Amino acid sequence: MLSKTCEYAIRAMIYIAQQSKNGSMVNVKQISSGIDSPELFIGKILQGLSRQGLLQSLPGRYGGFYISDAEAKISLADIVIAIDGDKIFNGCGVGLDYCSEKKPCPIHTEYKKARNAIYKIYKESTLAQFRESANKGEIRLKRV
Amino acid sequence: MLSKTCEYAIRAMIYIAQQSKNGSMVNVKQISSGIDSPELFIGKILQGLSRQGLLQSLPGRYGGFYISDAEAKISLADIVIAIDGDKIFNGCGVGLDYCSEKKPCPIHTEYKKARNAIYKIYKESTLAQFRESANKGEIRLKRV
DNA sequence: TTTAATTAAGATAAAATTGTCTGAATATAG
DNA sequence: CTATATTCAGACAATTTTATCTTAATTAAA
Repeated sequence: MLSKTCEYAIRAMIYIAQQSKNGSMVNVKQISSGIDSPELFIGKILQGLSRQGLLQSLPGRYGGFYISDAEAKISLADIVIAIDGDKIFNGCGVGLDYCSEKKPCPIHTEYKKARNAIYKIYKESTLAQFRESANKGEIRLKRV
Repeated sequence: MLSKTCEYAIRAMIYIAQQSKNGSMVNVKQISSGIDSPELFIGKILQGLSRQGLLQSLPGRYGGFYISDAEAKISLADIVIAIDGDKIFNGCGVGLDYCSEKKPCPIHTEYKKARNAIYKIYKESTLAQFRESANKGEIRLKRV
């Protein structure tokens, strides 16, 4: 399960990807209202992602955040790893940190398959997909 | 991802299931050393599970915990739900609490499939399986 | 019945996560 | 150049999770 921080991050990134399609800025106020989440906290999260190069930011009046076509190649998995690390995609199903092929936990083999499927889903979902106008009506990032 | 509490719980339950095969008691000291985890915390966790009827306990000298053949039918999924609730098996992949068939999040459909696979793995792993002597050598509940 | 070792329960403490505040730096319009 | 609105950064605060402490109740052996 993703951390709350990570869930916010994913939703914010999707929102920004949609709103900044033509290079226009989106500010924290818009984002936090667009995904219904705490403004200052979202700000902090995006600062971190920006430092890691997952999106662009511009300080100053009329500044904000945006996602370029290059960054639209970023997948949800990239965001998850940037925030929560890769434990969710590689970790053991019962929390044994040394669990491996050589020293498998009781559910190792089956769990690994399922975990890989989860990874695939996040990995194959890119921000670019969310820019497609075809999707727009279907995507809900907050309660309506 | 499971909470740390839940991971401890699963490992403790597996350990107890193995050790109390013939109805003998296992105490908290043995369990905590058997799965390499904090003794007092494991005690607390097992108290809760015992209240919920997932295992038996006996206070007093020579007391401890044990798992009967009836309780050996319990699955890892039951333990997860008892500790962390069912959010991990039913929750949305990007944390939208209203996400549903009617109002799906962007990765709803695929994520649901993978999530169900995870559930199946936990659901089909019963404590009884861990009592089988055939498994014994293969199962590692702590670093060796 | 006494004693010792255990679980039970509630309070407390520590650590991690989530969220907010404040002031500085920055950028743009006028 | 000035005024204004924004991100940036670090400190701070609140909440949740994880872990411990203390005392009581319980059990069985001797």
